[in-house]
Amino acid sequence: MIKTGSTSRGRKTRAEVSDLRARLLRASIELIEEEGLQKLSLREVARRAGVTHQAPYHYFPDREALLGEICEEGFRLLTERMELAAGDQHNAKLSAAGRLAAVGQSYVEFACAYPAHFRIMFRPELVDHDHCPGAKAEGDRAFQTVARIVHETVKAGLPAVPSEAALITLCWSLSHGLACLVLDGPLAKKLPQTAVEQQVRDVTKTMRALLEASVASVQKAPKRVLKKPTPKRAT
Amino acid sequence: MIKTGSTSRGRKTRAEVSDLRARLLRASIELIEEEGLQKLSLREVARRAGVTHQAPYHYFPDREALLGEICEEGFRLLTERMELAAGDQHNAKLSAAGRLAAVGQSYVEFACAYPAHFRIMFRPELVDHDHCPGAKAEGDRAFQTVARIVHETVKAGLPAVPSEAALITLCWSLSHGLACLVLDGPLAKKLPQTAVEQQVRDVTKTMRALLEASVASVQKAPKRVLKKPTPKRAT
DNA sequence: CTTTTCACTTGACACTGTCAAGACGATTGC
DNA sequence: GCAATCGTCTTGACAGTGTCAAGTGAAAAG
Repeated sequence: MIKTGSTSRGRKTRAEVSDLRARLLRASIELIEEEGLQKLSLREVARRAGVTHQAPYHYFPDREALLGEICEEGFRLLTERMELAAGDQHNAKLSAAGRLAAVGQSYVEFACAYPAHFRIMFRPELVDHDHCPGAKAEGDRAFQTVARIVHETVKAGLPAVPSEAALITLCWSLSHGLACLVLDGPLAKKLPQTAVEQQVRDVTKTMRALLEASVASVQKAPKRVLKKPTPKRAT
Repeated sequence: MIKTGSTSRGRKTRAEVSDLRARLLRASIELIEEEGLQKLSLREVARRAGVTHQAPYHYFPDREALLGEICEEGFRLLTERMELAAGDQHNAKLSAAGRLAAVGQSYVEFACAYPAHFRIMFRPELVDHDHCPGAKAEGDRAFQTVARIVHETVKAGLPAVPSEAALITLCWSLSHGLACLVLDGPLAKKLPQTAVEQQVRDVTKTMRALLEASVASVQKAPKRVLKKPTPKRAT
């Protein structure tokens, strides 16, 4: 494909100067944020970048590859943000449940901060992970980050869950669902921005309360495992 | 638009005989399920229904209206299913938390049973609720159903939540996120169907355990409300 | 200075949603 | 009974889309 480094000498190639590749990506994101996914088309992106309709094909084999790159970047940013929340000094003082809730909230905040990325990331009809190995790799890394954070949190004081795999899925689902509803669901439409943020905080707080109550109840009656003790991990 | 009733006498109109409208809807759903959202086009739908590309416009003003109808039907089916789960005799014997978990599971089961409907329902770029009053009405009804079920459940024995509105959003988010991940997310790809179902049951069970632990902890230490007592409902 | 390579451009094709107009049997008013 | 109307589609066209194939002109390499 296309070399992205500089030439043998320190000079920049023409492509690096015009920086069309990055401009195309930026134009795509802006287009989605301004006009919505429906209006996203390679030709409009090219138009916005000030080139002809075929220019994007020099950098991306097809439309899916371009979106795949955004998807990949999105997962990278998401992972970053979750790790930041998990390791945050401010959150370090919290209980295990509090830290988990903070990570969940960071997930939703990511969706709000990068709506175009988020809208593409979980849409297999736009970006099939089988066709975009980069996106798949970053997606897996994000998943493993969630898994690791949950695992550490469980070790640090959440012994009540019947299966850690289920708790991972539960945390991801809750965060993901809340992000979806906040971004494109009924919550986005009617409420003003501040009310939505308050709602997210309330949900986070509720979840945290539930987890903490679970911890407390186990401390009173230890060994209360619900059913079977995690038969198999779902990687 | 088009009258859908029968004629003044009991006879059927031509349209009712050919039943093209229903065939178009069915063809759309089949197309999504077989080929994915990307391949969905009015022309292909018309082709599948055995008519020319313009025939759908006799029944639907545009593509969005057709999808909006599917969306509306989806919300109706979802509401039905949740109410069934909430009122199920088998679930009636459960605790409040158990009933709530059963409703959540019914949400995910709906998504698996009607994947084409579900994929359309939460995609504003396909169906903008402002353009489809029917879809909006059924969507609101579904939301209110969730709210009512949560409310009843809280009254029946979940006093620990800091805000009922937050619990409603939490329940919806968890179910919705899980449905998304199961249908189109990382969970769908690698695991076989039975493992996915087991995972859903595990998550449901975990949530139920968390809620029940919360109930228990409150029963030991009543009046333990986290922060402020529900400032405003988000309708 | 010539040749190659890069970074695009031009042109075409099949496909899409949608507008305008037409066709044609069934129903209806008289 | 028969012309007029109506309902239910069809035909044709247009602008927009993603993508293939080929061309172009300036920079880089020799």
